[in-house]
Amino acid sequence: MAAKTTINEIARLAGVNPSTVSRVLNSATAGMISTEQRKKIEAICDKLNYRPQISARSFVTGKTYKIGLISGYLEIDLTQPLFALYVKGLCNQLQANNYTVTLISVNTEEKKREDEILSLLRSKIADGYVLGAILLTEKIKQVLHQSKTPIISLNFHAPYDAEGFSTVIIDDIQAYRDIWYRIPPGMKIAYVGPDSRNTKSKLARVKEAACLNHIDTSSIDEIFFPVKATSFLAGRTNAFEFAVKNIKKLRGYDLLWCPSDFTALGIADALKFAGLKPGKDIFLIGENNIETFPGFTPNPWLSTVFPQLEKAGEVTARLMLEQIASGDASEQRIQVESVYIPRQSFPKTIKPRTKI
Amino acid sequence: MAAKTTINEIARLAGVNPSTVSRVLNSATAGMISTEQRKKIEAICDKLNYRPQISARSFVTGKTYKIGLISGYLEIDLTQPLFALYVKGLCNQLQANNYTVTLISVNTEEKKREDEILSLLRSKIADGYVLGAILLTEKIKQVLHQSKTPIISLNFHAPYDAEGFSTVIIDDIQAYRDIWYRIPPGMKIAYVGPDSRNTKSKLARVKEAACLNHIDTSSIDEIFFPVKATSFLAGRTNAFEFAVKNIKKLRGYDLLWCPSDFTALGIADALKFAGLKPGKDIFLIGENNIETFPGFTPNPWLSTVFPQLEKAGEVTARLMLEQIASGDASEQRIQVESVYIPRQSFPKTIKPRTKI
DNA sequence: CTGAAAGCGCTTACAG
DNA sequence: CTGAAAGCGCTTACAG
Repeated sequence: MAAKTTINEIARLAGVNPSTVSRVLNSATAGMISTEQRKKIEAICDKLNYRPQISARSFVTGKTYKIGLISGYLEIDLTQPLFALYVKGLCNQLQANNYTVTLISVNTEEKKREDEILSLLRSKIADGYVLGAILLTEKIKQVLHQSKTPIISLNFHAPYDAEGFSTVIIDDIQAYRDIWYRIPPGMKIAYVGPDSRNTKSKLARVKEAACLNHIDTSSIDEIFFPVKATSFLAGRTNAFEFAVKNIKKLRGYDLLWCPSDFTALGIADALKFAGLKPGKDIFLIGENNIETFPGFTPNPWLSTVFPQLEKAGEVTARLMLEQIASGDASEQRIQVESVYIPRQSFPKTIKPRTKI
Repeated sequence: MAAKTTINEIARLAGVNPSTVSRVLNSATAGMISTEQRKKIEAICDKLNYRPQISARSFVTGKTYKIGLISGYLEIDLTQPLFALYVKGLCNQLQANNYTVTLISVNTEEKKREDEILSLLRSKIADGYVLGAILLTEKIKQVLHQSKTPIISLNFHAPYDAEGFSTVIIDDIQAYRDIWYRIPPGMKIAYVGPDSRNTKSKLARVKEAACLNHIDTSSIDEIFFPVKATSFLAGRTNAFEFAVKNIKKLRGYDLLWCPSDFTALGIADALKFAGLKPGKDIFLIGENNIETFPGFTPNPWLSTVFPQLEKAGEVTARLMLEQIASGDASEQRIQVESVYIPRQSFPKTIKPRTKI
């Protein structure tokens, strides 16, 4: 009991060679060992609560069993509910495979940080890297790109800002097509969102989806409202304030389609204020499925496009582990499809355009 | 160039013993080596872009150079703006000392997870651990407690739910006292917040602060409104809806003091709606300094209590490194004082109760 | 101030 | 199916 439990100690107690214990402990080699021996060894390990020390294992295999999550602005990235879900999926899937996520913060003092990152990369701090928001300097991107380790970036929209890296892409086209199928012809529609690159990129995809469905979108109106604050934390209030001032314009539509749930909810707040019944007098569609985020509301109401971020995290983990195992870090793209979730704000009972 | 750059390679090129190179590379031992030798070796390391491999270093020193951040619900913890700032401070301070943060998720399937965590602990996945929200099972807490590694938990409020662990405590008493000094006598005050344990615990401290200032608080009214959604994401809307319905009651006060900025901002929204001028007709105080969170607003307006979470992260990192270095993981408590930031919602120009 | 050597706890060809 | 042995790339007493 006094001696530190090591593989040698286990081997001694089991009366076998350390290599036999090692083989039992690794799933890839466990099959080599006879069931009898294996049982005996496992029993001893369990009794002594023995787990192989990862730093020793790391050292000898040359793997760190870590994936680095590189972020330019941790406090921004992490607070995004969608990104947090992604991290959760990533973590869980990795942990199930004896890997963990290491946070790497790259924020202040560009020059200095750059060196730090390069230093971290050279010290082999992780077997692969995941890029959060692409707020990285060109040089870091370049160095990452040149390194032979697998690197995967998360991508929400079509324009690939991370050329040269493998990407997991959140693909909303199918969900948008789904929505289009459910919209009766002749409905007056406005796409309403804050005046931002994100809104426009989503609108472009909404139109692309219509196009794929052979639906004419020339009649869809576009309403972009200016915002001083870009954080999603201010999104609902921004939308509310805009909608209150422009209620006359908005109430002229049958359906208001928004790039985010916060926008849709803010507009719904304003409609209610004006005595209207959103979901009856006027339909709303959002995006992100924020209502099912823990603690948000017990009664989700908003019809929404649900981006499968937790799944995207799991997919990222699997791709990463695969690339590490195979040693092939070549560029790959995987799409994770968003799902349309109809709720009361745009009920299923609306007579659809076509059979679904 | 073909050979992997290792310490032996550097030693060969420098014509010295590997141990000399090792000593140069470690700040603790660098002083042993003559300046001349050191310069020469450093130059060679730089030229070859050599960094010692941490897994080898880990293995030989028995340290992982990692701090585990254990969270029960990653997606909840990480999205809290305050917690994200804490993580940022923690990460940066650790990185400055060649440490990094490893995320450890402990969410689903309690029983199974428990074993996983115990397994991780036994594999020596980190040199110390930070507990996020204390959503851990009793057994895990117990095992953590028994392990000899340093463990630090973050604590926002007085009731110490993590007995037995070192704690970094966010202490708001000074900020509350500061506020009390600035409140003229005779002001009609209500403390308004969602009906929650958090609100009540903060109110208790607000009263404690008054007491320390020898101010009678029997006249402060308490208004707790029910909420269905507990997430801060719904906080502003919850407060707004409550305030709209109770505007008559609220407008009777000179000052509304709230446990969070979202509550205060929601109330301010409602006051404006009722044609009142918050900050002139009626004063507001919030907490968390959310307005300076990136992208929230270019013009912070709300007087608020600013909890120094980023600093708390740095303090945690330093305490952790100290405990690791000294091998003394005994329980410690460090307070990080919140700061009151007066802004327009409760201007400094109000004639204060006493000289400050 | 520097060198020679042992060793950290595993894994993995290589034999048998 | 199992054992004996080499070795991963560093650090650190121990000498000198």
